[in-house]
Amino acid sequence: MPRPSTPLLSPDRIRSVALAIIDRDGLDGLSMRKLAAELGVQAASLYGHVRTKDQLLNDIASSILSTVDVSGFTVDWREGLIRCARSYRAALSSHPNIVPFLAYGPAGREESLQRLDLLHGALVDAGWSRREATMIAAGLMYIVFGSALSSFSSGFSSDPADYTDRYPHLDRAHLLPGVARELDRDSFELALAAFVRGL
Amino acid sequence: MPRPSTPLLSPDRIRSVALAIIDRDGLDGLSMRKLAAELGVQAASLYGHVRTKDQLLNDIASSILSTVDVSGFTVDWREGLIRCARSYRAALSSHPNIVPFLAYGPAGREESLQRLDLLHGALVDAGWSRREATMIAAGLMYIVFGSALSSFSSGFSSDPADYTDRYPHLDRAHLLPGVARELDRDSFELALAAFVRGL
DNA sequence: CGACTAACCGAACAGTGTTAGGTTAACTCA
DNA sequence: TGAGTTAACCTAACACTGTTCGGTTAGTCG
Repeated sequence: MPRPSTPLLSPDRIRSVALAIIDRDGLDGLSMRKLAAELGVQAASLYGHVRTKDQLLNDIASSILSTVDVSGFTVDWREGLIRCARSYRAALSSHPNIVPFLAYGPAGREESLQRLDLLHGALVDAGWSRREATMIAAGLMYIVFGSALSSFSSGFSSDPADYTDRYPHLDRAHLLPGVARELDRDSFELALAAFVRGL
Repeated sequence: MPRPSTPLLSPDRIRSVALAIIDRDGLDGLSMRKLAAELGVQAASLYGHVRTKDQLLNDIASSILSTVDVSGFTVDWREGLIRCARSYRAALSSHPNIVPFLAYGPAGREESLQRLDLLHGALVDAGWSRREATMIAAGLMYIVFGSALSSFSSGFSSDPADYTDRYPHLDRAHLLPGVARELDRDSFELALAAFVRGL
């Protein structure tokens, strides 16, 4: 089937189906052949629209990061930090399966740097030194990414029975999926609040 | 060369050479064939000593995590938290290339849980509720893993020239490898101090 | 000495990302 | 309208990956 009347593929369509596969089957569940099949096409055809799989993932990651909103610095910097972190976390947790890739790759991602730059500028305006501002922004990212990764990997499947035997202090309530998500969010909020308050 | 007089392989030797490869060539640089070659052996032979590659990585991860020291809670809980976090970070940053695997896999790792259990117990003894203790421990892990991941990925290779153009606020000093490590450590210490102080 | 196990090897399987070369539809321009 | 070019797909293959099967032999135990 050579050159169909209306093109089957476009970078946008590829990205969106790829992200759907990642959301459904996890990061390892995405292969070029599977992606092609789901697009009704052979694997090789993808390479006319996408330079490489890594690049594809990077593009997807960037498009996710670009939904982060850092425009909350009008009030004061503490509130701004908290809003920015929440927005980051929201973006990441909407597609948790891609977070390991995000964390794996270079942190020097275009979209990330743009937002860090804004954040940094706002902190400097608030009176922090450049170096302090960098470290504060880094600390914020620690909490955001640490939280995103932990929630991703909280797919516990231990047996709650011997769990209590071996770890008597730990509350086993967080093994329940529903509770886990809520606890994750509360832990994030607590860490964020403590961090900002402690500055 | 079937069944040599003295065995060439042992789980320990496999683990140690595998970790050396990871440290040298990164996580993706480890393949069973390469590992086998470096052990003077064929790939298939590994499977007499190791159930699967994933299991091998898990074992390595566990042995790294088991070097974490959480015995610093004798003084007060704040100091205990800080020491525990430092020890965790030290363990992770001694083998930064394996951190993505650690973060990827289930957080419910045996060695991790054992230490979290101790930490949790100490926090409860100090007067926190069980739920609060869980969240505090989680927050601490956010900072530890976030920091470990960021340092891993600080292998920036951007061009410092257009860097300043595009991100005017950001200090580009951290692009220098030596400074990056120091800044990473300082950011970690700042985040940790702020978090603990803010509790 | 014979049986058995433990340790390694060669070859293969199914899967991966990626490339080269071919085929044909759609577009461009005289 | 017709020729030439480009763009979009295909088939086939390459070099990998983790893993398994069946074989071969050295060491060990009865």
